[in-house]
This record gives sequence, structure tokens and C-alpha cells, in this order.
Amino acid sequence: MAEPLLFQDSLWEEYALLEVADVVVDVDAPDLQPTYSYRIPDPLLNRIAPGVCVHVPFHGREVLGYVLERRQIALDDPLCSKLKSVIGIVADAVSINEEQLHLVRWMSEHYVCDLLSAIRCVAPPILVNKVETFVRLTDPNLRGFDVAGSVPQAHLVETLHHLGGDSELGELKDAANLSSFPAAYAALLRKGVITEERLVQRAKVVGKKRKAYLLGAAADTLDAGRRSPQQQRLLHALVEWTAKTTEPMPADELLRRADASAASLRGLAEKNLVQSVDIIVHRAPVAAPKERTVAPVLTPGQAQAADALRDALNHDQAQTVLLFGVTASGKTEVYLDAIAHCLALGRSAIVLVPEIALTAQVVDVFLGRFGEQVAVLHSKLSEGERHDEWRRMQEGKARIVVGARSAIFAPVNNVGLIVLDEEHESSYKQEKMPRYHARDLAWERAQFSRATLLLGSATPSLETFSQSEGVGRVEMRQRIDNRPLPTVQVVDLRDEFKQHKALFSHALIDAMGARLAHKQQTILFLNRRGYAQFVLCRDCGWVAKCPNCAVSLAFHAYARSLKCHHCEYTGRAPQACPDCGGAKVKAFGIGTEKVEEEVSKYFPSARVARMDRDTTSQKGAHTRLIRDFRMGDYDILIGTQMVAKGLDFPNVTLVGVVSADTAINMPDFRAAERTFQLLTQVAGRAGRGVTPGEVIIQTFSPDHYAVQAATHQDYEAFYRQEIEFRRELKYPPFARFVNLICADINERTASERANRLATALEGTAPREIEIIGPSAAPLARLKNQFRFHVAMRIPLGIEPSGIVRNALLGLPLSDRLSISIDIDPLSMA
DNA sequence: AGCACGCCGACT
DNA sequence: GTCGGCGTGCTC
Repeated sequence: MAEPLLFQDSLWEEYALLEVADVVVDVDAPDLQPTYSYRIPDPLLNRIAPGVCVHVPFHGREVLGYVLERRQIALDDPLCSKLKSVIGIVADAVSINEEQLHLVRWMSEHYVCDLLSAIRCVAPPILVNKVETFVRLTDPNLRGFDVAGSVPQAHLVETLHHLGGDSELGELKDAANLSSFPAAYAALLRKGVITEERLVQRAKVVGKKRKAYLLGAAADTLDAGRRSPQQQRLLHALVEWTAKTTEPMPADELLRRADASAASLRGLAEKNLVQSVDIIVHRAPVAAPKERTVAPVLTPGQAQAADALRDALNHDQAQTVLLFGVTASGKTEVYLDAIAHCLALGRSAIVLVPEIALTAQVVDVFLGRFGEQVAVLHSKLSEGERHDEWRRMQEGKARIVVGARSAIFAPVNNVGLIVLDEEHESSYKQEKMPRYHARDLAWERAQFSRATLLLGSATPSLETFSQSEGVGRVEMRQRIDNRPLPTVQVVDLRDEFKQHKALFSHALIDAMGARLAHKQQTILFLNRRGYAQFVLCRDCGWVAKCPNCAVSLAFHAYARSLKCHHCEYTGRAPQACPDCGGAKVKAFGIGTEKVEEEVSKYFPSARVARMDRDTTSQKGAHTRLIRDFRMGDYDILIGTQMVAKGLDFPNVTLVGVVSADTAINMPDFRAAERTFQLLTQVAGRAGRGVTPGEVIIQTFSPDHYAVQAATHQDYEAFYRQEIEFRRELKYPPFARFVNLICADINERTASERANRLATALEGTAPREIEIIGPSAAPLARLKNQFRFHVAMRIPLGIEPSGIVRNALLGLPLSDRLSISIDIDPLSMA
């Protein structure tokens, strides 16, 4: 209870408070304050709240911004003299909700990024819109010679007159072509000769316009008999429609039902028998299927998991549940059940999938079950599509969001469930600033909204699994219909090589032959695209290198070119060595193209498809490949990681891993984890139908624990060994890393920055923090930039962002702005 | 990034 | 005085 106010009026004046809004302004300046404060004018007092998009004056201009905070300040606060007022609220529901705002604050704090870049992650694209200034002559009849002022002023007035008396500021400036434009303009404004008006340029996309029709004013006199047959049918169809609803009838619908031409409809409109109106239709990025699917009866394993989740959802408390289910155990059905329950509780759900393009089938399942309640969100949407999906979510029409990483920011309200499918996937980490991890944000959002975070995987990340022991973990150890896990055979390439040097072992060739004979399908996996890894001159040792990156170029036989796998560089493959002129330029190291060629040698009649970045760059190519393979158009599918993830091909009974070694030998402490995940996932593509599956893994390291554990599909065995390794060497999850990258076109600039950064860290970071570097980054040059980095190992319990912030404080602005900050990096490269 | 402000030199 | 060119530093 507040004390009654006993102040006298005079005192009250003195202690009166001013309502202000702290606003993050949309200005790209390197050294702005986090927020600027503005007075809230009386008419807006009830409408200005955190998250609202406003229109504010800023250094003589008008800019857009988001309200971060509302507060009151005393009238005698020195700030008061500086305060300007909020001009207005930007219309059209572009504000962000409090759940999103929470994520903005958290990102800025924990990933050490400015509020504006955090807001740009969550806000709709309206922020890119500019404020335009329109100028007009106060007296439209005024001419240049009327102006009592300088020649430039007169010229300006005359120019404006020629433009019709009003103009957009930029246009006027161009048309006037005056070097002294600002001064003359200001003078005229001061004298009141010209007036200006500032308008926010409206979003270009507000929904797509479509023609629709109502019965026209003259319709009651309709004498249908005298119209043409087409027009009679049109009127009939429209009368029928109008009997049921007051909504206008979409033109395409009307024309289809009446089987009439657009011309005949236009004829009716001219006679006022029908009235045409524009309706706004919302583009659907994915077509909702015509018929809904019904939830199937859950298997005992699924039912148990589903019960646990309903329980969790009923608790109305933030919690994490790991759904640890073997490949093909039917996790999607469990998600669907949980979502249905979440909706029944009146809340929304967010479903994150690793890469939406690769998961079109998952999206279809969601659309089939929940129809138009599903919104889809990912980076490939057009601006218009994104806008429409935003609208549907904000209006509560779509309460389920399926999307890639950034869908964690979806503008739905009251989230009750967040699903991360394949939670171990590295695509949940954004690799540019701000380098956020969707799993961390998901947990943050879940806590804020008291939601359940459901992490699904057959091969959970070490971080997740180690934490799940104390909290919820639901296991599904059986495949659907009790189908057996595939049998896995490891082929030791060291032995095999003694017999014959070939890409495929005898075992793999025999197995492939058998599949062809039985009309079953095979997937061959190799995590490297192109024909060969690098090109080397056997005479002088020359290797083809990328001119922009510190890597060798891969040979692509199909395009007959050398390609860099890190930048866009493509060059011609040389016939002779450019260094010594020798002819012994040879390609080494196998890629998917080479695999494809070999398969055709062994099985000339086999129908072979290859799926990697090179064959799926065209829009829709990926979906087509998957569909055709599932339809049985191909016998063998060769591919990179793309074929490993989440695909469901019932007729695939053999999976061959051409080489498990590419991942094992990466110089990264997560190499074993990645290898295990990849092998287990790709093995999981086999035997998803009625026929049991077989997996053959070829490797030079058959005894490696990641290979061994994958062979037995034994996650826990892998986990026990890997977690010990991490504990001993103080790797995550037993410590946290931070990677700070200094990149610049100039090598010295980059390295000096890294040096200054390391010095600053040594001066500010507590002793228990281990500073690694400065040193050249593993990828020392990338896209024409030299890269140096400083890494830190930080004991648990110390917040990394604070350490980084402190060190950055002492650095020059130019350094600070160019350092890329990676908290909890997935890779140091 | 913009944009204003202030200082100075040229010109009415 | 007045205008215009340019460098510096601030933006509620």
C-alpha cells in the first residue's frame, strides 16, 4: 500500500515525475549510447510500453527505435533539459513482445553485442525503412524572384516550384544541385517559406492484393436471362456465395466455379452488376495440405514419453526434457502429441529444426496435423511471406511455429513448449555476430515463459546429456514397430589396402550388389564434396591454393574446375603444373564425385544420384532429389552430411560409410563427438522400413572409441568415455571457451589487434582464466581476411561476457568494433 | 552514420 | 555584414 500523498501543491510540483521512455535508436553509429531517453507526450502515455516501435527525433532527424524501458524521472534531473518527446508510435503491429524483448536483453548481455543488433535479430524488417522528409512551398504560388534572400535560396524556391510545389527532400537536393544546399534550405525553413513534413516510408509489403467481388449496386435488377451464359453463371455463383457470407468472393474462386473468363466478369463490373474490391491475402510459404492427418495410436515407448511431457506441460514451470530416442523411434509423433497438449492449455509452441530446407517432410507432417495454425519461418522466405507469417503469429492465428534457428525469436505469445529437434546439430549456432546458440536462447525463453523445453536427439550433445541426469530425460530405446536397429560392420581399410587399393571394400561391393539384385536402395556417405580434396604436382610439390583463403582448392571433375570450399573462388584446373611445367599434376583425396564415378564403374546399370551442395544449389533441387529417391527412381544415393540427417527412406537397407576418417582427424576436441554423431545418424537411415538394415563403415581407425560406439549404436558407452576425456582436459562441459577473432584485410592490422586484445585480457581477467594466444586462427586467412585469435578457457561459475566486456573497455574503438566474439564456440576455426 | 555548429576566408 | 566551405564532435 502506498502512503497517501501529503505533499502540498508547491512541493508536489517540485517532486513531480516525468514519464520517459528509454529507446534503442535505429542508427548505425559505432559509439552510441545503449539507449536514449524521450519524454512521453500525454496522448501516448497509455500506449508506450517496452517493445513498442516508435518514431523519435535524433540529432535533427527523425529515426525509428524500440522502447526498451519505461521509467519516471524527477523534474530536477539534469537530463530533463535535454529531453525531446516521442513523436509517435509506428503503426502496423511491428512492436515486439515481452518474451522477445527478454531475449534481446539476454543476448546483448551474454553475447556482448549492442542492443540494436540484438533487436535486429528479432524485429520484423520494418526497421530498415527510412524516414522520408517531404518539403513543400508554404505559399504554392511563390516564385524564386519573390524571395527576399540569397541567390541559392531563390534558386531553391524556383526548383521546388518546378517540381510542383512539393518534393521529397533527397529529390529536391538532387534537382537543385547546389553546393550550399543545407544553408539555403535551413534559411528558407527558418523564414517559413518552405514547410517540411516527415513520414515513415511504409513497409513495401503489407500483404498481397487480390481482386474479389461482391454483388453490385445494380444487382437487384438483374435479369439473368438476357446475359451471356458465362455471365449468367458468374452471377449465379456470386449470389450463391453471398447467401452464405458477407465476405467478398475471391476472383479466382468465382471464375473457377462459374467456368467463365475474366473478360465476362469485367463486363459485369462495368454494368455495376458486380462490385470489385481489393482484399489482402496472406501468402502461405508452404501450401497447407488439403486433408488433415489424424494422430496415430502411439507405441508404448511413445506413449510413455508423451505422458511425461504432458506432465511437464501441466506443471507450468520452466523445465528441460531430453527426449533421448534411437533413430527411427518416432520422436516426431511425440512432438506432435506434446504440441496438441500445449495448444489445449491455451499456449503456443515453437518447433526448431536444424535446417528447414532439409526438413520439408517434417514441416509437411506438422501442416498435415495442425493445418493453418502452423506458421513457417526461415531465412529463405521472401520479405512478403515473412511479413504475412509475422502477422498470423502476432494475431494469434498461428500458434505453432516451425522454423530454423531464428524461429526461436518468433512473435508468438505465451509459449508453453519449445522443441529442438536434433538438438546436437551445429546449425543451431549462428556463425556471425551475434553468435547465439538457439538452444541457449530456447532455455532462456522457456524460463521467462515457464515453458517446457524439449530437446530431441538420438545422439545428444555432451553438454545436454551431462545436464539431463539431474533433470528430465525420457528414453525411447525401441524403433517403431520394434524394428531392429541395423547391424553394423566395420571394415578395416588397413587390411583391405593390403589386398587391393580401391574406394570400396569387398564387403561393401558385395552388399551393394545384393541390394541391386533385390531392388533395395543404398546410401553411400562421404563427408567431402567434389572429386578430389586437393591437386598436387608430383614433380615439384606445388599445390593449388585459394587466392583468398589459406586452404588448398578442391578439384571438381563435373565442373572441370578448382573450387574453394570456404569462399566463392572457382578457377580452371591446370593441365600442367604452373610452377615447373610438369605434367604430373594429380588429384588426391576422395570426394563424392569420385565415389559416384567408382560406383558407375562397378555397377554400370545402377541408377545413381548424388546429393551435396553442388547438386542442390538450385532452388527445389534438394526436395526433388529426395522425392525421386524415395519414389525409387534411383538405386544408390551418394551424399555428404545432407544424406545423414533426419531423412526417412523405407526402402534403404544398406548404408555405406566410404570413410569415417574425415571427421575423426579434425584438430578439434569435438572431433570424436562429431564422428560418433555423424556415424550414428547416417547408420540410422538404414532399415527404417520392414526389411532390416545393414551398415558398413570403412575406416583406417576401426578401434577408435567413436567408431566402436557407433558400431554398437551405444550412446552411453561413447558418453562415458568422452565425458572422462573432457573432464581430464577441462573441456566443455567442464569449462567454457571464448574465442575472440580479429580479422582484417591487412595482416599486420589483424595481428596487432589480437596482440592488444591479449594484453588487455591479461590485464583485466582473473587469474584462474587461461588465455590461449594470440595466434593465427586455424583458418589463418578466410575470404581475403587475415585472421588472428585469442581464446580463453573459463572455469564454470565465471560469466564469460563480463571478462570480455572488461577487456574490450580498454581498447580503441576501431579494435572493439572489429573483434568477433564467440562465447561457447562450436569450432575454433 | 548524419547532421549541426563553429571557424575562417571571400565577396557584397 | 553575409555566404559558403570544411573540420570536429554529438546525437536524449
